[in-house]
Amino acid sequence: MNVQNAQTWRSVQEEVLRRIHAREWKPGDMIPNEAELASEFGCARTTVNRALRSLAEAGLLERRRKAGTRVAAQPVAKATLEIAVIRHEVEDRGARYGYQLALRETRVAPTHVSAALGVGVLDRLLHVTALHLSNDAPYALEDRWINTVHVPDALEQDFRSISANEWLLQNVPYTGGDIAFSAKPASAEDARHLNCPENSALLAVNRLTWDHGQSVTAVQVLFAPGHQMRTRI
Amino acid sequence: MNVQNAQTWRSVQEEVLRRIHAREWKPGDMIPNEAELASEFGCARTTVNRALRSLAEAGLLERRRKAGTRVAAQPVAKATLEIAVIRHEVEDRGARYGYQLALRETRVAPTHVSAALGVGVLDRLLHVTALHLSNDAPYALEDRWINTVHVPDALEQDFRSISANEWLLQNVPYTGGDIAFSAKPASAEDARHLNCPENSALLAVNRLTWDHGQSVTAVQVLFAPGHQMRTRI
DNA sequence: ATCATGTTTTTGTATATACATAATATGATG
DNA sequence: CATCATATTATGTATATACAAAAACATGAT
Repeated sequence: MNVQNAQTWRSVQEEVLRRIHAREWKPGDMIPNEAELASEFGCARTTVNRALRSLAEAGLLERRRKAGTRVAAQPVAKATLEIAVIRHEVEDRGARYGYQLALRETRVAPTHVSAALGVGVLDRLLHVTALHLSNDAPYALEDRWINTVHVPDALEQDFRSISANEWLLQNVPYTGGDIAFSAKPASAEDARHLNCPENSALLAVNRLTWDHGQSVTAVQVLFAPGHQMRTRI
Repeated sequence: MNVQNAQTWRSVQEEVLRRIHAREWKPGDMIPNEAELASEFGCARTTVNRALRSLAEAGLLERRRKAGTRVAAQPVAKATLEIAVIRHEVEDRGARYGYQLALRETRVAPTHVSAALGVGVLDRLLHVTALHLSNDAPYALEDRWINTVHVPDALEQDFRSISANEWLLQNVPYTGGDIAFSAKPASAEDARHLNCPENSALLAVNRLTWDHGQSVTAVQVLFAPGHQMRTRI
């Protein structure tokens, strides 16, 4: 019973992490159960539980009732990308934010859009495209469809001074969403807006959000060439 | 004291979520403190704490000691991408995985690589490129540099049957890393390996990992055109 | 051998209690 | 009025205890 002076869940977590990093506990290995660790560390089992649960959420441990806890064999790196309002993204980088509405129309959507939003093919949706600028240079091009059946208030917004991106986040709740990251060649129009050569490789983020089963909006954000989304693990 | 029968932290969380989604508590609003909610729900404060803490971690609530808890004004969507071993990624999609080593050499790295890895410009590093296949079609192209000063064991691996991706994850621990997502046009060589037209838009994931301040590896993974990384929020 | 059933083990969670800590609010003091 | 010390308050965490739930394991019947 090597009594280590570890009485906070963070210090327990640190010690466990140290053992994993030092390969005292190797990937795939079982580790002692909570009760044993608690007595080794001289703390309550609850404290050990807190530490191990947190590491399991981070993907470093795998836990199963009765089976016990093991070090993840393939520590799946979980990269958490924060998808904020574009204006804040720009301002956080210390740049001046600019915004230009490019298009606002109410029309029948392409079938792949109406299908994704789960509305009838003849339903008219609100279509908005806009350019986000950073220090007057094109930063991202937003192409959005809004389900006006579920969000009729959107029809009263002209989206000339506030982006649909920001207005929706502030005014329309959602319970879930789907995000896809991909690369896409710039169309002629994309290129014109983003001021780049046609067929440039653009980072695309497609998002579909819904609220209690009702779709809210489908949006594609195309970032200017060279843009990176970064995160730490 | 509207005693709701909420005795698990999940049911408390659900009710809090419901109020946020129903805009009973709007973005930016303060919500009652833990003690008040506990008495309203008829449960222990610890239980409320567990529920609120979890929502705060998800970015929906902002909590500060003494100041209290408020609904996040700009709920930053946190998209968690799971970066697994590429073989598993392919197999999880129900496809047959294939692997081809394209290059393995020990040489002085380009300066941007040696700088990123924090090694001398004259240090020789292990350079490995390999193609990952899904049902015999090109899936991803891996271009990796390994810091052989910190990971000398890598020199003994030929990486012909096991990818560097997988070998490193299983054998070399790391304490941190940096990930960047971007779009990149296919070079002539990328195009040849991925069997796509030159200048195709490719999704690129650049990773740099380190262990206690020592760099481990720098890798770029280029995915075949059309590839998407998806996640739910 | 196979299946159903019950037992046991380990993690998961709820509770009351106590104290720690951060941050605000308050009040004293120059 | 500004500044600094102090009180207050909400969240954060540690503890013992108790029971719940999942899952592996053992047992026994067919």
